[in-house]
Parts: sequence; structure tokens; C-alpha cells
Amino acid sequence: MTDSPDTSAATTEHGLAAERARRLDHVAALRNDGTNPYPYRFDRSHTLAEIRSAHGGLQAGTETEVAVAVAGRILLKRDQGKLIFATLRDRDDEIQLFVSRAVVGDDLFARIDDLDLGDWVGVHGIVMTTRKGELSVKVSGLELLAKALRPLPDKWHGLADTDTRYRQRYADLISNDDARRVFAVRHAIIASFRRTLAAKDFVEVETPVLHVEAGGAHARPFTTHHKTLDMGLYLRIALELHLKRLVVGGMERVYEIGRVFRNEGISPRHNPEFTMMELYQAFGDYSDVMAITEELFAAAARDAIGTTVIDVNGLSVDLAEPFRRVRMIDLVREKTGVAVHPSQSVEALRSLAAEHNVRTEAQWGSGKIIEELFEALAEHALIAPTFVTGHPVETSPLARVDRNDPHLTERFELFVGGRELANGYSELNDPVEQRLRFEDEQRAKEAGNAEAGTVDEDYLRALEFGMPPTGGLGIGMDRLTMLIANVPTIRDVILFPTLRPEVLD
RNA sequence: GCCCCUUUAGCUCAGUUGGAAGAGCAGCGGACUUUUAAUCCGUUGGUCCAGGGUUCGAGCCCCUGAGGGGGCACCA
Repeated sequence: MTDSPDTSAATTEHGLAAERARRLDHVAALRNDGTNPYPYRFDRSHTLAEIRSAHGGLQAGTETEVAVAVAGRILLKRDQGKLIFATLRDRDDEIQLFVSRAVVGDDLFARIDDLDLGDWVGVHGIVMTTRKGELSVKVSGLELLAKALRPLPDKWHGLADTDTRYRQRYADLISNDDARRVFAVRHAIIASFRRTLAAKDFVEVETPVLHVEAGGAHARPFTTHHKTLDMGLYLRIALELHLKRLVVGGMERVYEIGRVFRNEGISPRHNPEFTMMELYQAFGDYSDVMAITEELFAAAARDAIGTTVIDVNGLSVDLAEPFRRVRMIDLVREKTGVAVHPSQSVEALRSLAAEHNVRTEAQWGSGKIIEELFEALAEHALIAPTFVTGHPVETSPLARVDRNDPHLTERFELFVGGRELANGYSELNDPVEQRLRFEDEQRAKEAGNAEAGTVDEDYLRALEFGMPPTGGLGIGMDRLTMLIANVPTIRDVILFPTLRPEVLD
């Protein structure tokens, strides 16, 4: 490997190309020596975390007789002449390799010296601590498990360029602790949800992503096409309508954690594909699912970060405490000083909106204007967790009318840090009323509202078989992860966020 | 879709008034038996995002475009 001929690419290329060429030469030299630079497997006896938990308290300058076989990636190397110190990392931890020329012999020492940062290795050795007390594996044997051809990002600063971090998430995960932390939090939250729901006898199901009707939410869908059936299809914008069909079918408690797609803008809070958890519980109403929401959030925080106290825009919030509940119309009254209600005339509400510089459209009814007033005046100020309830019927076509007020629904949206995180309601289960609501949606769509829904005849047929009273809930898992992991952008909680295609040379 | 910011070595970043493109890390060569962002000596490495323009001269000024970020709009 040191005697690569002068004709090798490494001597003619520059920069990154030279670095790759040098490492490729190295791979070729290993093969010439009969060493497979990409062997098939390695028998590991311990993870690095297991070693740390068993021997973390070892006194400085101690050598045990514990033989281990560990595997990981070489991140740092400190060549000290006849000693080499290297930092090895596996999925959860790092440990130092201690390599003594006197122990491993000249040949292996030279091969270890030749390792590049980024190489994967399998190591045999014994557990020890150095004079300074650093837990280490004293290497007796080492084999290359996979050669890295490209140099790692900066060993101290990691990868900082946002573009590169999102496009080359592998490099981000290698070099940035925080990236690894955030995705560990994300996994812990999802695992926590599954445990909480399993304990409540919910059944996890999978429903179609390809929809003939894009219903269950107000959003512009993606379209696609099936070749053999020669038909247009939508990617789902919500899980709702299929899950409720399952409640009709008698499954009683169902949930799905799945990807939904909305063909809308991209922002620090919006990715075109994102993950929703939706659940439906027979015999319950919106009060039941508000309680479940609080329980899911508190358990997820506890499981993911070990505490229910989180920071929201500089405000310390304890998710274990009940969330504030307030009606949408009361929030609008607080902000405007005027009592509002969907029973009021469109004209009166339109002039109130104009007073507060809230733009309205001609086809909007009273309920839609109230919701716009709420979004413009009150939403951004809801920092601590707040259930906003009592949405107008006009903007909630799948929610059941409030048992005490025919103009409002038994619906809530949960806001934290000024962002919507969850949405739920007492589900409308009267097929006759549901048809009327769908027909209103259809009219709005025909009037040019691309986000409006259509009449889903199969869903109506399902409701005609009878759906028990049901409470439903949807939670945006990406936003919940942002909240608990305390990161400012949704791209930091999605492994591969949507980007324009990279131009490769 | 509109507005603002940004793009310099593999990575992290400087670059003054428009006057010879730099540092640290990584790499390469050398020293070093308890280092830990090891240290020390030497050293390679550039389409300054792309294309135009102004100028004796452009990384820097102007125009157009591209990627990314933020805001608005849309939305969860």
C-alpha cells in the first residue's frame, strides 16, 4: 500500500479526487495482499455501551482480563509513535482503542496506522483504562470491515451546510451528535405512542396510501396514475376516512401512524410528506380523545427525554399538567372585544375582519370568517399547550355538531408554541347529515376551492351500516418531535426532507 | 408565486477601499510509548455556484440564472 506506482491516479489527481484515488489504491493493495477490504461479517461480543456500563467505573491505569470483540467506525486517530489512540464509535457510544506496537507487532501496527478516518473495523482486545482514566480497548487484533473512500466532514465542527446535511444525511449522522439525538428522540416518541395505545387496547392498522378520493382534510393532493387500471389516483392527505370505515366494521379502537402527502408550500413547519398518527375510539367523544392526547404527549416526553418539562419558545411547560381549554369564539372575542358566533351575519363578521385587516373572500360564510379571525389574531400567541374548541360547522365537515350549539362542532385543535399539533372531534356518524356536509364541500370545490373535499359515496355507504359514537384524533408526529426535541425546523426531524434535485457533476 | 439573505480547498471558515486567493482540520512526508479536537516540523490541494457585464484590473461592483436558508402567501 505504500509502494503504489507513480502511474496511480493518486499522483495525478488533486483534492477530493486524489483522496479517493489514494484510498482506492489502498483497497487494491489490500486485495493484492489477499485481504478482503469488504469482508462479509464480524462476530461482536459487546456493544460499546455494554462495555461502558460494565466497566465505566474502572480506576485509571487498570488492565482487566475481559476479552471483547467490538465493531464500529474510526472517527479520530492520535498517532503517538509507538502507540496509536483511536476513537471507535458504534450506534450508541464511543470508546478509545489503545494500540501498542509492542503488543500487536510491526505488521498489524502498520496496518492500523494506515487506517483512514471513516473506516469500519472489527477489534479484538481487552478492556482497560489509560493513566488518565480513559476507558479503552487494548487492541490485540483488528480487521477492516469496510473501507471508506471519502473523507469525513470536519472532525470538530461536523457538517454545517444545511443543504449538504439534508441531502447527505449519512454524513450528517456520522458527524453531528445533535442529528443522531433528534432521530433517537423521534423513534422514542413513536415507540412510546405504540406502547400507550397498546395498553389501551388500540389495534394498529394500515390503510391505503393511494386514494380514489382525497378526503379527510382540507389540502391540495398529489396526483398519480395507475398504469394497468389506467386511472388517476391521489396520494392520501389524511388517514381519517379509512380508519372510520374500520370502526364501522367493529374494530372499535384503531390507529395508524403513517405518511400523508399535501401538495402545498414548504416551510420550517411544512414538508410535502409528513407523518400523522390518527386514532378512533368507539363509544367516546372529543373529551375522551383530548384526555388521550394529554396522556400521549406526557408519556412521549417522559420516554424520549426523561422529563415532561420542555422549553417552548423560552417558556417552560410541563406536559404532565392538563392543557388549557378555550373556545375559538371566546379567543376571537378576547382579541377583538366583540362577541362572535357563526349565527351572526356574514356582513357583520366581514366588517369586523376588515377592522382587523383580515382578508376575506366573497364565498366565505360566517364560520370561515371566524376561523380566519382566530388564525390571524389568536393562534400565534398560543404558546403553552391549548385546546381550542368549538370550531364552526362550516369548516369542520366531518365533526359532529356541538350537543349544546347547532352552529359549533365538538372539535378541538391543540396548539403549542403557536403551531397546530393535533386535531380531534366527536365524529359525525349520521350518514344523512354527512351527505349534506359533503355536498357543501363539493359545491365549494366547484366554486374553485382546491382544498375542498368531494362526496365520498363509499364512505357514506359505510356510515349507513352504522358507526357507533366515536372520538377521533390526529397528531402531527413531526411537529411533536420538533417540540420534544426542541428543534426549530421540520427538516431536522425528517431524515430526508423534500429538496430540489441535486445537480451532480 | 413574491421579497430578503447566502454560496470561497474534501470539511469548518477568513478574505480590508476593486490591486499576486488564505487559515484550521482532513490528506501526504517526518518526530514522538498514555494521547483524547494530541502536539511539533515540512508539504500537496482552488471552475471563489454558473453565465454575462463594468474596469487597466473583479472573490469583492452590476445584470441574469441555479442551489440552500428565512419571511410572505398557502397549509398541519
